[in-house]
Amino acid sequence: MQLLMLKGDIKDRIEKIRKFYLRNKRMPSYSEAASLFGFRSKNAAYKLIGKLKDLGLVSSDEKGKLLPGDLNNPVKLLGSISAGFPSPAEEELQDTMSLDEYLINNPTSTYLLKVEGDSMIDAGIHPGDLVLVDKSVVPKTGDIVIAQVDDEWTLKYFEKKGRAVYLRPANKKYPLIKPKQELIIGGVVIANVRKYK
Amino acid sequence: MQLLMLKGDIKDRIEKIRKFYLRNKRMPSYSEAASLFGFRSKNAAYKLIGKLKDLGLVSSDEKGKLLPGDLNNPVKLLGSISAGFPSPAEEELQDTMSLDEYLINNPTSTYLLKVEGDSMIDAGIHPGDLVLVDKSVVPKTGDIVIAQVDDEWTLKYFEKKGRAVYLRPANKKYPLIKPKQELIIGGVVIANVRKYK
DNA sequence: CATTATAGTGTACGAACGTTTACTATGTCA
DNA sequence: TGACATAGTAAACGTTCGTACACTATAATG
Repeated sequence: MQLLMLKGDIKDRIEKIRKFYLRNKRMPSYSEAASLFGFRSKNAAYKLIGKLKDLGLVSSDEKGKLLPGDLNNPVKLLGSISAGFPSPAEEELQDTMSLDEYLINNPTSTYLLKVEGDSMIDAGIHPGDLVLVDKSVVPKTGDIVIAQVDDEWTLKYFEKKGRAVYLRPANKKYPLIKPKQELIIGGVVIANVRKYK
Repeated sequence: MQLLMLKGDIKDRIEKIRKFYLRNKRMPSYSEAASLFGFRSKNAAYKLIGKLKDLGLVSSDEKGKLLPGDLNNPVKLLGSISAGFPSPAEEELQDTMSLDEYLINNPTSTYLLKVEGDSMIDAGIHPGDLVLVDKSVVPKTGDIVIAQVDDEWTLKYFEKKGRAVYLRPANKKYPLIKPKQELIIGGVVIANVRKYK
């Protein structure tokens, strides 16, 4: 009974740290954490956070400064759908991750583009979707690339047969493109993102 | 000529700050920035960063601590595809954003699920995709929900006609589901994410 | 009951913090 | 040439930092 109360307290404290991080885009110092928790003494916060460290809930760097760990990773990971959907109650021991970190390998060469047109709809890329394009990736057969065709940029499957290169739309309505001369590739699509709400 | 050199310098410095942030998950102090830039004096960093602030490239909070601004938003935004694809050269004045912030409205009630099965393939949700599910959203007709059918969780379109509720797959292979008794909805799909590489 | 843990207060310490001021080179420009 | 801006060094300020130690009050335990 008291153990549950304790856990609730801890969750509360962590939630406060999380909100501080959301507000200030950095982790609190110990004195800031103290006033966050309503303590008079920053040492109270120091000891409390020491306990959270033991539990693996927060961590700090070599300078003692608190690190935003899984705490602040925005999404909680569940298993796959058919594996059973955990109930809302059991919110402990969940893995978390950041979509940014998951999707993007090369931040400096990756761009976000809004898709217009339905030439890739059979590949599950719809108009209005956002595609992540990495300019530093060399396209291979089967990759989806953004290429310049007739002074327009479009999404196509990239296909290489010997020396010849083709661009194949993922929509039967459109023809295979055999570039006559120049073929400018803007980058390789490394991810597709669709927002519903 | 010198102006361009200067700009290159500035880009270099910002890149170093960005990498520090990536490594340490926090912004550097001024003395840390100084050694980052190769300065002996932390005041050199202070004045440099002061200039970056004037240019709107970095900012600090009321305690003087540096904030991770657009600097560290992972993705650069380009326009839509047909609007023309900016050349790699003109990398200035680009808007940036974080996918996490863009996609997730309610961090505490949003989960990530891996899709298995092809029941939503006509909606562009493929096996292996990740869907973001918000448990706090009340489903409306047309929404994609994750629902429990016959002790299994699946993705379906949610449809409400009067008092009746149906679950419609986005794949002609599967039938419309008319729940007999219980209908457990796990949440509403607010986004779909597919990673290619 | 005495004992031991727990949770928080208060104070202290050296180091690091953000910021200011003074100073030195090195160009630039009229 | 002389005046002036630029880029960096150096030292100093009051404040806050992370950390440590001593202490108190309350609750749990044998």
